[in-house]
Amino acid sequence: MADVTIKDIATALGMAASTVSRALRGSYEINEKTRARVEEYAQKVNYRRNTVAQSLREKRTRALGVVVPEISNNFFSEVINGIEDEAFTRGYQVMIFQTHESFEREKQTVQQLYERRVDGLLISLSGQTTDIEHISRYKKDDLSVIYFDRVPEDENVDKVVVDSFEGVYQAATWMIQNGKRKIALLTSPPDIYITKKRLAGYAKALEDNGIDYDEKLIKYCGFEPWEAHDAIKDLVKNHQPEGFITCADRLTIDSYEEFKKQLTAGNTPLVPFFGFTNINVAHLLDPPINAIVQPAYEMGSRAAKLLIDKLEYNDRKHLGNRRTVPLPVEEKLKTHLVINFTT
Amino acid sequence: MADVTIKDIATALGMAASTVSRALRGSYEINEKTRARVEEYAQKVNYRRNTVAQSLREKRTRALGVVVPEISNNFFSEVINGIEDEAFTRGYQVMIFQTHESFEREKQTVQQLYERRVDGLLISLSGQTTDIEHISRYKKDDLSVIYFDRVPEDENVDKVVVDSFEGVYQAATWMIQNGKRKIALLTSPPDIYITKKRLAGYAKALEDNGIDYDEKLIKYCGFEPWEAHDAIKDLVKNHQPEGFITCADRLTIDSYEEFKKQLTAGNTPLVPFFGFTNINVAHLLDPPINAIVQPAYEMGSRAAKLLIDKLEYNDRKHLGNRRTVPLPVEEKLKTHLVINFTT
DNA sequence: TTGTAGGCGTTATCAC
DNA sequence: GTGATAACGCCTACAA
Repeated sequence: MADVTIKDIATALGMAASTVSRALRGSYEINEKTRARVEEYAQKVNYRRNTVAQSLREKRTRALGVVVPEISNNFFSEVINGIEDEAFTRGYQVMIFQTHESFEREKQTVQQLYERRVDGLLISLSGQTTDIEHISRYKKDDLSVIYFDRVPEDENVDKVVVDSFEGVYQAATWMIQNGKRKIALLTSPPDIYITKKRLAGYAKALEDNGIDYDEKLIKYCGFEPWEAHDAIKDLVKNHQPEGFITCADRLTIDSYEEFKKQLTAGNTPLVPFFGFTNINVAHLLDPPINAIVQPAYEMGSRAAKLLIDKLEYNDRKHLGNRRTVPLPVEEKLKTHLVINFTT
Repeated sequence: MADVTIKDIATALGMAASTVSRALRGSYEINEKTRARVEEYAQKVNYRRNTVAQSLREKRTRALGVVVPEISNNFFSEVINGIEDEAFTRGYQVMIFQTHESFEREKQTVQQLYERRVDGLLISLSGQTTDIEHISRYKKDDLSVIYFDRVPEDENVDKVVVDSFEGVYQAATWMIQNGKRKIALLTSPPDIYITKKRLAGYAKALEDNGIDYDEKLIKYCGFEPWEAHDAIKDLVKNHQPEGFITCADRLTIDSYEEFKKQLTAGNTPLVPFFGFTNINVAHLLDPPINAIVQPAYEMGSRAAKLLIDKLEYNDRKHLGNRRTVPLPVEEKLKTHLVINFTT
């Protein structure tokens, strides 16, 4: 059965398509009676507006693109949850893509999203991405972008991040206050922006407490489980840390797994294990993980809000109600510690 | 900067829009030289095709709608992962929505998806949904639908499910073989289709081993944590089960949490705990959960494949190459047990 | 308050 | 092999 269109309704009711269109969207300049007639008939024949045509005509889709490294990562799925909720309440819809940490796929995806004319883009960069030319090139074509979590260093973009400096600082400080001095840190590859922040937080905590910084206690790991495993093995064997801090969702699980193995084997004493993690069973593990929890849901909803606000600001601007150009925003969300374990 | 259109290119190159269009899509009836010229120029001015216009014209969007109760549920995010991967390799894009277990939101979402003219729909029903008129009404308007996981009983729809009968049967059998006879079962509300399957698997395992079925060991729980908590408390207090089986992702975590509390309090002996769960840390818990693992990723990719195959079959049909009408498909995927714990 | 006309960017059809 | 034209379904000037 073919779709009913506005024209069909117009013909059936003996009026012009424009009248029907106006009636359907509740234009103020329409006779209440006509409106009712149209609405009733539309209902009867099961009319559904065609968003595609509408988008073409209005040059906007009310769709947002979301690009993340991995949907099924706990952290990202929570972020997406936040994005989807905010978008839904503001009348936007969400298209989701994953890069699997591949730069090529990211590039391709962003282009597709642009071709689909999404109104805006929310993106967390792939592990391979080092510059953002493939994204910012669309800026001039009116594609608004908000970066979150894995953001570029660039100062001229809008971003929502977690205060990793503070998160690591707090965890390290907690360790020190509990008498630990040899604290191992497992983090992302050294050239990434966020890694620097984390290292800085760690270093500052040591410094504030007069503890020497020991390079050997720092391990840089990529996304492969064996990297975390090897790091833990080496730390346990050669340095016997009095505590561990891990700085990313996957990394935390992979490291903890090996830590537990070493613990069971009697190779390491039972020491506190801190991890950036959003799994909801940290307290059920044995030993429990002390979690540095990132406000994932909030990160998503804030980013979406930022984006939609920007879009609607642009609309207003377009209508001539131009104000000062908004400066690039960097929202920094606080982590919080969840202490499930004390020695 | 305004978008470059096919017309723009045509004007600039002094040819007709139709020629440019053909050249761009590599039509066979175009001069190689013209093609090269067009391509080069398009590249130069950074032309991107407008998918919206294309969709309107071609009456198809190459987009799929996905509706799940909760994105951030581990199981569903894995399913989505599978869907997205399959869709991506076949050239489709994915719009994702969540119902938060609300029927109203499900209805509204499906309508929006229809209005957006997605080519097909993949859906796992909300907890409140009892009939599917709000979905199947679009069937006649050419919206293909595949149900997965939480599917309707209806025999005339395509669906991909997990073999819950078999999953529960295996878990219960394992228990019995390990000498347990009083096995508690925590499952979804009794009127749901899938609940019946699960109960049947449980009952069959008992029957095959000559054990009496005891109604009191069965608990029906909704989505609220306290329901699981209360169920466990009651079971422990009044029946002292020799083992537990829980039948849904959330339910497993909530139940386990209370089970562990009761265990620590010394109210229950250490007994095997089986759960339908896709968390990747089941083996790290203490005591470990024995997992009935659902092939979530595969469920997603199978469902997406089914849908896209159907769409492309429809296309062929449309071209006159009609064959026999395909019958409704029910794909049943096997669970597998992961034994992390034995008494 | 309603109708007419034109266009959003693309592609299919029919000419040349 | 290429060009002109119409149409996909909708919306917004502008006219009546």
